[in-house]
Formats: sequence, C-alpha cells, structure tokens
Amino acid sequence: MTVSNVINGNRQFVGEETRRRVIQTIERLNYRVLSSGRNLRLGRRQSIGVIIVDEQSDFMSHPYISRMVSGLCGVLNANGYSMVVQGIHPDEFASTFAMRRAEVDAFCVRLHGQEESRARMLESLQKLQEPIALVQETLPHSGDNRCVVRQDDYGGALLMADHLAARGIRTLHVVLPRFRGPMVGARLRGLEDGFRAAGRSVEITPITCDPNTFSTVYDTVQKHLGSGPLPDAFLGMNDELAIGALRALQDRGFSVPDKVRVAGFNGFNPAVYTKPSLTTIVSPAREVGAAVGETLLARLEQGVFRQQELVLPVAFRKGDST
Amino acid sequence: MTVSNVINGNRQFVGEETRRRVIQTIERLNYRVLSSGRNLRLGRRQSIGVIIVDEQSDFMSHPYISRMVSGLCGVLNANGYSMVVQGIHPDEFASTFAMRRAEVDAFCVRLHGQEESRARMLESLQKLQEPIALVQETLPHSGDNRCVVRQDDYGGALLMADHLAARGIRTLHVVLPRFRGPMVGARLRGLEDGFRAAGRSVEITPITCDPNTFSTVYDTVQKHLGSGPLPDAFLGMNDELAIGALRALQDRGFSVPDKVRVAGFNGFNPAVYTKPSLTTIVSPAREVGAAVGETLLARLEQGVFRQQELVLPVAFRKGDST
DNA sequence: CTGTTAGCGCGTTCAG
DNA sequence: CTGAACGCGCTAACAG
Repeated sequence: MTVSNVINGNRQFVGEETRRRVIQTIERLNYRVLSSGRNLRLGRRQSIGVIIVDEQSDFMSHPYISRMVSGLCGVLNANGYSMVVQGIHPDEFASTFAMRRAEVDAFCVRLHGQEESRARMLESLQKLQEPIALVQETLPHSGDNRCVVRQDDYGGALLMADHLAARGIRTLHVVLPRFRGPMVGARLRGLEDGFRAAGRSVEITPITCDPNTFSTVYDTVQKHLGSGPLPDAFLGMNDELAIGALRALQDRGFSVPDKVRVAGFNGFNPAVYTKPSLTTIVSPAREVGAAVGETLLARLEQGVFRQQELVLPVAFRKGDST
Repeated sequence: MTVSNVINGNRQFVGEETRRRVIQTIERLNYRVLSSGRNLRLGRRQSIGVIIVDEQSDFMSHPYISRMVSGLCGVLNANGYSMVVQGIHPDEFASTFAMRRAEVDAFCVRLHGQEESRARMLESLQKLQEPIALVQETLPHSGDNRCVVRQDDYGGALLMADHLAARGIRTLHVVLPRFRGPMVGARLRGLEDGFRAAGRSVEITPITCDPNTFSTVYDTVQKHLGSGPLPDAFLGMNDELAIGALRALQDRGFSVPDKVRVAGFNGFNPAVYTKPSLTTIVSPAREVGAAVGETLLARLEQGVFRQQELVLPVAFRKGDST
C-alpha cells in the first residue's frame, strides 16, 4: 500500500524517509506498475482506441490519417492515455477483435465507404456503449454518446470557388475518388455556392477515378482529355488527384497555369513538390486529431460531450498552378 | 466458468444447448471480455508497443514509418494482438509513461538521433526486460532479448552505384539529412564499393541539410549550385531530398537528366509525381513492419529470437531522372 | 458437462 | 504514517 501511495503521488500518506526508500527500491528492482492490475481495480483502461476503416492494408499512409493520428497521439500521451490503433477492412468490421474485447475507454473512428455501409459500422460501434469521436463524418448525429470532429470543407470550397471565379473560370472539371468520402458533398456544394456568391456561373463536370494509384488517375485524366474540349480548370478532391491531373495535362502539352489551371485539396507535402506548385486548401489534419483527443478526454472526465460537432477552419494556399 | 469456456472456444467442456444459450445471452447483454481481467489472470498483455522516436510531433507522417506501422498492425491484429503506438521526443524518452507502466508484451522501436543518444535510449529500454525489435538499426546486437529488422541498404546502394557508373557518372553530390539515420553509413559504403566493383572511380561530395522542410532542401541545394562546378549527378538519401534537389536544379535551368542526373532512396509516392519521375531504391517498409510483427510473435511464443538480424531486400526502380 | 475455489496485481477502506 | 483485508473480472484446476 505504501508503495502504491508513493507511485501515485499521495505524499500526504507517506513519510519522507519511507518515500525515499521506496523510490530507491523501485529503481533497484526495475519495478513498474502492471496496467492490467491497476485498470482492473480502477475499472478503466486508460487508453483510447483508434479505428481506421480502409480497404487498403496500408491505411496509415494517407497524409490525412497519419497527421490526424500524430496529433491525437500527442494529446493522449501527454495526458497519460495510451493509443491503441487498428486498421480494419470494411468487410471485416464486425468480426474484428476490437468489437469483442473491452480494452479501451473510448474510440476515435474514421469510417470509409458508402453512407449505408458507414451507418452500419457506426451502429455496431454504438452497441459497445463507449464514447465515440467520428473524424470527418457527415452522418446525422443521433446518439448522445458520440461526436464529430471535422474540418470546414464547405468553407474551404467557398474560398477555392472565390479564387477560381476571380480568375474567370467558367468550366471546371472536378476529379473525384471512386469512393467519395463523406466530405465530398460539402466541397461540391461549397464550390457551387461560392461561384454563385461571386456572381459567376460555372459548369462543373465530375471525373471519377480510383485514387489509389497515381497511374490510374493519370490515365483517367489523359483519356478524358481526348473526349471533349479543355475546361478552364481542373480541381482534384485531394492533392494526389490534382497532381495526377497536372501531370497528365503537362504531358499532353498543355501549359499550367497559362492554358489550364489546376488546384487541389488538403495541402500536404507533394503539393509543393510539383512544378508549378499546387494551389490548394490546407487541411488542419493534426489539429483535428488533437481536438479529438481533447474532446474524448473531456468526455471521459465530465461524463458528457460538451458539443456534438466541432468544425475546424481550413486555409487557402495559393500556388503557381492557378 | 462455462461462459469463459464458450468464449474461448473450449467446446469439449460445454454442451451444445448450453453453448447456444450462453452465446444468445452474450448477444443480448452486449457482453465483452474485459481485457484487464483476462490479462491479469493470464499474466500477459496481448499487445505490442510501438515506439517511434522523433523530434517532430508529426512522427507518423514519414512515409517509411507509416508504411512500417501499417505492415506491423496488420500482422498483430490478425493474431489477436493490439498495437499501442507512442511517438516520443528524444529528450523525453526516459520520462515517458511507456517506461513506467507495464502494458505491453514486447516493443517495436524506431530510434532516432546520434549513435550515442540511440544507445542510451536502447539501454533504458533493455531494463524493461521485454523483447525488443529494432527497426533499421545498426547498433551492435549485444543483448539476447532483442533483434534488428532492416532493409539491405548496402545492397541497394550497390545497385544504385552500378546504375550511375553505367551512365558515366564520375562526380556525385549526395544530399544528406542533418541527422544522419543509422543506415546512411551503409548506403555511403555501398555507393563507394559499387563504383569500385564497376571499375569506375567516383568523387562523392556530401551536402548536408535539414530534411524537414522542402524549402530548406531547395535553398541549400540552390546555394550549393553557386559555389562550384555542376556534378554529373545528385543523389538524395531519401526521395524528399532528391526532389528538393531536382526542383532546385530545374529552376536553375539545368535540364534533368540531360544536363545532370538525379536519383533518390525509398521509392515512395512523390517519386512518381515528379517530372521527370525519380530513379530510386524502393524500400520494403511495409514488409519490414510485417516481419517485425512475425518475429515478435514468434519470440513471444517460443521464448527466444530465432535470429538476431533480419535483412530484407530492396529493389532498384528506374525513373526518367537518370 | 457444469460449477466452485482460488489468486493474478492493484488501490480503497479502515484499523492500528 | 503504515499495513491488513478485500474485491475488481478472469481462467486453471479440480470437484461433483
């Protein structure tokens, strides 16, 4: 008991001399608290589960995910919580052991796929009766034991529309991933509203392609170029898509930004690697992760989510591609 | 007890009818095993700690790390282990709670910094008396309770040297990060040996710069270009460095690969985004992570590391930049 | 095949 | 200020 008091800093209960001896002995024996014992006694796990749903096994390499996880990890560790990460294929969601074992106090979840499938996964998750923070999600927030942390994609699209409208863009080809993330809708709406607010009309044409490989995007845009007139600009729903389009255009001999403009979304490293550098909307991915951590920790402490939705601002970054 | 037997699949001890009732009740009650109880009883944690030492808080965004973690996570989860991730600043290594709490069965560690500092961190870690797998490490393997999993950087450099020698490169500027990773030495040696084996002499000049920002690399190489004759080729110790050099060269009006060649190391996405695409050595980062998982799991099961060092092959990938 | 007993390491409670 | 008793949820061992 005295050892426990020393470790947990209950100085009131321990004499200074005893304290010294205990610390010395802990050092000598390399003693560490066994989490399972403490957690069993205390009825908590002192850890947060991070669930990333993705079809690829390389779920951690998406720039958004890795930054979000970094931000979350920093906040959790600074507060004595550990972070348990799991990448799950959508088809295996229900059978994963995160669902069968109680080992975390709350979840940070990044869903993936069509709305119907996301809703199904969320429902399974809710059954666990643990607080859930959803990242970049648009599902209606019905439950009172969950919240959403996302960035202002609609606002970002407004900024982008403003910029493009000012440059006289009237025809815009938007390059979309095959699985439209939940925030794509917000961006598309923001684009239209932004042009309208600027008093310009715009004709938006979607180009859908599998984002997972650069060459697929490249080929899709190349093929697309042969099938109609060149638009005033291409906008990728993320930087990878925009870069694929950029390279396809350049290889066809269209000078960017003189002949056609290109812009992206997310603002991660590759956007500055290109020539010309990419105009883009910078995602506060790390801040989103940090906000998830703070929200979850507050929820655990206070027993209730203070707000059901947290929206972080994005920033417009002008490159040379527009 | 019967419930426990049902959950753990000890069918021999449970009647079919009872089994059905138990499963049904588990379903109805949303019952899940509490890991802390089970682990306390069983004397294990059923989880692996991943420690990434980095000065940046955004430790997960390095392409090598994120891929390695993805690969590791897949293997662990498939075997019922969870993955506890922690990013640690080198200065805070000793005080981090991973060192004060026993909550994992083994560690996967990615050290960072000068050799002396890495050795110190490793020593603290060893005190924990738990199996350790070191990623991309060159420290001498003294302990019998640890192993190293790395890629064949020396062999990769041989391949690169071969390629460059065949193109008649005689002067080579190597762009290095400020903190030389442990594998940089192997690459440098491989380069020299490779040229020697090809019967060509080469003059290697190191250029050191902070890799964390694209603009720093860009500026460093730009400045360097003014201070001497143009070499036959630039080689970045990773793709980011190579791309920085590539762009600096292009903006100075030097055509790549006609006037000067450029190559990198690691082979992650941005290497194919550039124009011209980058010749590089492809890292098996995900395979390294998977191998760490398998090695650690085998160690836990068999009580001993089968081998102290695991070296995975790399691949040469020709781009248009050479 | 089913249920009882015991103890894993910890921290709360309370007696000394 | 120190330590003894107890029980958190789980499963190995064993009794019925």
